[in-house]
Amino acid sequence: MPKIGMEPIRRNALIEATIDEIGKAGSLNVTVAQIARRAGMSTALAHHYFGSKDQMFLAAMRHIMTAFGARTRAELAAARGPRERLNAIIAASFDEREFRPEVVSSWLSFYVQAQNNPGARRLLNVYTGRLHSNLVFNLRQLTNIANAHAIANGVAALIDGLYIRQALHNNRMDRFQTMGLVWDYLDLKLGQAGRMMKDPLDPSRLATSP
Amino acid sequence: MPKIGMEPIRRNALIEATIDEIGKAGSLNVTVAQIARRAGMSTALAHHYFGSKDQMFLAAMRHIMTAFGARTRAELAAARGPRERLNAIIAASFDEREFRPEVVSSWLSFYVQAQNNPGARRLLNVYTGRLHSNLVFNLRQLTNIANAHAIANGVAALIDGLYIRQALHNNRMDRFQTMGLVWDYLDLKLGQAGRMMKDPLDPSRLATSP
Amino acid sequence: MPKIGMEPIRRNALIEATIDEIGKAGSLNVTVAQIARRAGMSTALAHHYFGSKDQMFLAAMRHIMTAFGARTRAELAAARGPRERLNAIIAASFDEREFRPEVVSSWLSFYVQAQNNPGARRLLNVYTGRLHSNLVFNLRQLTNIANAHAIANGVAALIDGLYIRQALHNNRMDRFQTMGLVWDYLDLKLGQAGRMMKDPLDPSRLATSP
Amino acid sequence: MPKIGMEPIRRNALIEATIDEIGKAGSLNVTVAQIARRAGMSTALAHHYFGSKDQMFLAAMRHIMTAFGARTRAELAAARGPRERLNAIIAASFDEREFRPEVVSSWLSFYVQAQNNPGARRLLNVYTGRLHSNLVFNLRQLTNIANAHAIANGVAALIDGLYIRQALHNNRMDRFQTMGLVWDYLDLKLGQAGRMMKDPLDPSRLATSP
DNA sequence: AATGAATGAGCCTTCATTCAT
DNA sequence: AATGAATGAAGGCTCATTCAT
Repeated sequence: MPKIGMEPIRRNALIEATIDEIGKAGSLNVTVAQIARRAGMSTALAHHYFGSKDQMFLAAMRHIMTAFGARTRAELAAARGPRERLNAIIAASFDEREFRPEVVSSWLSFYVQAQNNPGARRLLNVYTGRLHSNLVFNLRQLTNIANAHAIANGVAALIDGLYIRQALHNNRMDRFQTMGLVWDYLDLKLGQAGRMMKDPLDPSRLATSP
Repeated sequence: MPKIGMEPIRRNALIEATIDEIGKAGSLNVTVAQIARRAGMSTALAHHYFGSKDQMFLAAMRHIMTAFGARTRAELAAARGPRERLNAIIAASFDEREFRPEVVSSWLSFYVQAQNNPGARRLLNVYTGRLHSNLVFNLRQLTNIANAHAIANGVAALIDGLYIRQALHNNRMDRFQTMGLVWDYLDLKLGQAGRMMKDPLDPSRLATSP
Repeated sequence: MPKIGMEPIRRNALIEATIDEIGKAGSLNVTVAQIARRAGMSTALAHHYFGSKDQMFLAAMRHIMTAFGARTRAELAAARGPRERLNAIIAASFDEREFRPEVVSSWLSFYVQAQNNPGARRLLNVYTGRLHSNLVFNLRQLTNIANAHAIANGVAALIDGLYIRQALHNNRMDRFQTMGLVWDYLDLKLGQAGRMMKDPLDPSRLATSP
Repeated sequence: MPKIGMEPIRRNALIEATIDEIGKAGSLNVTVAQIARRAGMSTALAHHYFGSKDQMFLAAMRHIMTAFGARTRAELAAARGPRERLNAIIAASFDEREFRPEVVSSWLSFYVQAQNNPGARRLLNVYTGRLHSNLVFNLRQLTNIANAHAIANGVAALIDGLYIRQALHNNRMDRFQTMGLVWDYLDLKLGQAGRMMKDPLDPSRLATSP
């Protein structure tokens, strides 16, 4: 039943299917046939809409990145002050809608692929860059520039590490414990930085932190 | 040039070649032919010595794990006291002989494969378990049991995160900065733990920490 | 030249080609490439339609068995009385459309493969069982049950022996002499059985036997 | 431990191993490595002694044929009169030392291979020819020449059929029932022939027949 | 006499991609 | 818009055979 205006629907179905299949397989070793079947169409149609398997992968990666960006903006909108905004940025990484084994596993696969695939690399760099500048921008208001970069590096590494451990089911922590670990790292680093800046943390903020 | 006693030589050459090729490719998408060629032999011989591609991968993974274990023991032998031993354990992860892009990338690939491959999973669990118990054993002498586990989790996640960033060349830090980041995390957590235990850190020990 | 409804055509072509190639080779040592080439398509398409070489072999065997079953039914439909039906069953085995060197040779290969291949074994057992019960059912009306089974065994062995000799071109007899040999065996056994039962054979029936 | 005069021992071990492996596999799909391993030596040595896999197969086939010829002569030596000699010839085919599943299966494989392999064909023709002339020679003393050939054909087909059924475990009869079936066929054919020659069978002989 | 070492050739199977309809 | 049909290219694995020792 050929219909008009199917393109966005088909493309979306394929992207979801791609993420699901990659997540299930735990690697990019999935066939176009698998993806197309899960999306309820023929491989020929999948190629019609994306041109190649690689493009499908990139679209799926872009989809994940875009969703992450949107979540970050949403979380940030509700946050007040730099410390809350930092927590919001972290929370966006562990949002319950995306911090599911299959999405995380899929994300990890793309992450790894970015080592050698220029397209994937470019997308990943956008994400990495945004995360870093978002963190630094807010950290900058709480500590000096050198510290801000150092802390941002630590936070980013921690997030990646927690992601990979989640993908491997090696993570015995739930979503809140996971986020808490990162927030706690921030608290400590900022506390240290604070002391180094002779600018003790506001106790009231500490009281509300996880 | 048929000689006797070639088996260990060939096996070793294949393992090195496997790690190199996987590292170069950034994934397990390498052919037996590539590996065999780099190791200077035919694919048939590679199969003769390892039986299957999978076994070759597992042997390479085991090789990396074994080397890591040996380094850990060596570092630990020179360490005095729990704090130094913790630093030693961390240092073993970032030893200059192994913390090279290709080895790290290869490690990451195995790490990812462990998601679904039982053999890889088993090997990884041994590594993960050892790292955790090594950390906890020494942390236990500096803080309570709950903290020890929590800190070990954080350290492990941090190491993983730094590894993945190293593999992606996203890590602008050198080996010492990388290690320093983890040591610093330990210092902070133990300092916090110390305060929480009303057991302030010994200033003399702090003086020797990196 | 992609058309729709090709599946039955392709499958049939592959089955015929399989039988031809096996018959020509005299064993199952034929490659998928040979079969596919003879059937006028790529090996990939052959796999697309049958999944594996083994399935192709089984389909070919099933094809031969089915054809034999159909011939048996056709011959039986025209037969009157148990003695004629016995002859009909035997005639079905030596039908000129199938008692050709290549089909016989192919049949023999499957027969032999049934020794260790469960799928082939199952198919063969169906054939063997049907032949035996068909024979016994009609023999039962001419002699006692023990004799019926014994005679059926002899007839079946004789058919198999004549088949193998046909496959090896060791059989200097034509189709009618071959059938005659089995019919003659039946006559003798039933004559003997008749005498043993004090029930001499009806001379009129003998007159119509070949 | 290289020894002199090993050649016949090695060759024999390889021949036995070949028969065993083929019998176990139910086809000629056995590797030189399997055979060599079972014979307790390297594949290189197997090639050294036989030159090629094909030659090993032919040697094994020749071995079976030779053993059969020897048994026939032995059985014949003890037989008195044409009828006993015919029974002796048949008995040689079902000798307990050789009528075992693996030998029979191996025999069948060679039999089948003779379809297209000239060497195997030549060997088989020798066997077939000897059996036929042995049978005809003795039958000739009990019936006319045409009958003699016809009966020899029937007996040979029956033996082949019983062999193949033995190889497939489709034969529910033991060795004596199997032989009895062929002897019985002979009795019937000779009885018929006798009647046709107005030369009734000697009742005393019948009394001793199985 | 004996073997470990080594490989070329080949086979089954998979899969991304294209095309006619 | 959609798909069944079709294939070239490649990859993992096996194996008979050779060779230096």
